Amino acid sequence: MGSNQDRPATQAERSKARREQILDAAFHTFTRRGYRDTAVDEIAAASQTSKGGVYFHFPTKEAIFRELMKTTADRLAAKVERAVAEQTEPIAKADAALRTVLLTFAGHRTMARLLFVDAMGAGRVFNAETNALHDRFAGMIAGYLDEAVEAGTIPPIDTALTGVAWFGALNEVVARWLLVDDPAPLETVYPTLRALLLRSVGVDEARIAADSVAPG
Amino acid sequence: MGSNQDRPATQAERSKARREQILDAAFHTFTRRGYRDTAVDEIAAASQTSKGGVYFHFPTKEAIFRELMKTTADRLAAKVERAVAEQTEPIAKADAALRTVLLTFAGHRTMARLLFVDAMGAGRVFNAETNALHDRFAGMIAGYLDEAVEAGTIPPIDTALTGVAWFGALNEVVARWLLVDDPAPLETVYPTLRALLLRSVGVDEARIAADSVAPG
DNA sequence: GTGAAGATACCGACTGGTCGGTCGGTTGTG
DNA sequence: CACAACCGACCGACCAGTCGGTATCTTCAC
Repeated sequence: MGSNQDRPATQAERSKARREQILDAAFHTFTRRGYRDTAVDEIAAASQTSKGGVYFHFPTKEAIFRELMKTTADRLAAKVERAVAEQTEPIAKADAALRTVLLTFAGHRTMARLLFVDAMGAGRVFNAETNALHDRFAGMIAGYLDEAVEAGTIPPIDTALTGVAWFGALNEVVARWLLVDDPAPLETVYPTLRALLLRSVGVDEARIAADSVAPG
Repeated sequence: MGSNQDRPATQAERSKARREQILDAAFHTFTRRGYRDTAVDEIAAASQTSKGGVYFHFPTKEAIFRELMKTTADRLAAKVERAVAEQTEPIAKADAALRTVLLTFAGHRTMARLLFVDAMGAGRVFNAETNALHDRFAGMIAGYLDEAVEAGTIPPIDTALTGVAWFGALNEVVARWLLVDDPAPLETVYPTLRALLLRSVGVDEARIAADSVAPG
């Protein structure tokens, strides 16, 4: 393979590296100060380049944010889908999804900030974006619940609304955790939240008591 | 008492009226365009006065928003407490709280906008404010649940977390309803959401099936 | 009652600062 | 030389808040 020196071999490589550098810096700045309070000059400074340099790689500030949102959401969704694929039973799938999201956020506080909190403060433009994101995850949950209903594991319910409610509950718990200075580890709330949500759709108490998802 | 003419008797009365007029205009503009996208000039125009006029009655734009948030939240909280006071049984109290919030928002979409959505977009300054608001309502719920636990109506649970989760679920459902162009009436989701939430804390199915709060 | 003095309410041009985006110019690589 | 990558001064738009000025009351001496 190519050498791993500080002189990247080709121009294209260096260009791509710079692009990544900018995205990285933007991620951190957006995450710390929010979209609107982040000036492009700050991103430029944080990525060792200039405003002109940033605008060479991206057409607008908004485009930078969009790309970050998209890749972050995609990464998370992929992770969830991978975790879900390991489960066969519908409730276990929903459980795995919940668990993955919660634990991922627990490990990447900044990712949570980007997706859940700072998306606000970006103005009406992004509401559609955020809305779609919420829909996506609420829809995923609803899908697993649908399977569970179909399989007879849980009684028939309004899975669309339930997906929204589950997502909202998760969202609020995470948001709360984000806003506290010295938060208790997010992992600790997982069992409680899990029990709460599973109970809300009529899963047997016995089943709830059985710890977590099936052992790997 | 004084005459009720369009020439308000005293100067103080007219001043107060103007103040109210400004708050009203600000409320509408904030709810339609968000805090940051609202210019003070717009508020001035919408309240039939000038920028100078606005700044005669309020020290800063932020102060206007704060006052709106506070009075709106207070009004809602009072309404909830009134509804709750009519109930004696803990679960019925929690139910009444949920119901009141949901139905109030159903009737005042703009109020919901102010409290739930547009508070974002206002920057870090208001996060503390919003956070406190969420805490307040989540805390109210937790309080009723505590009573229910104490009374033995529901099994012991982490009521603080449950309060947060309930609030989050409610929040998301309302937010969703706010962002859709042509929303189904919010009232229609109440029974479903109610059942979901009550079930989540282990209320008997029989009790859940009993319609809504005790008949007035 | 009246009219001058003072207070209160209001006006809108202006200031100071911010910030997204542009553009002519420079640098380094192939 | 050619061309991609990069620089940073600059532009134009926006906007919160200020300030000197005006208009409309309120008060009170006479």
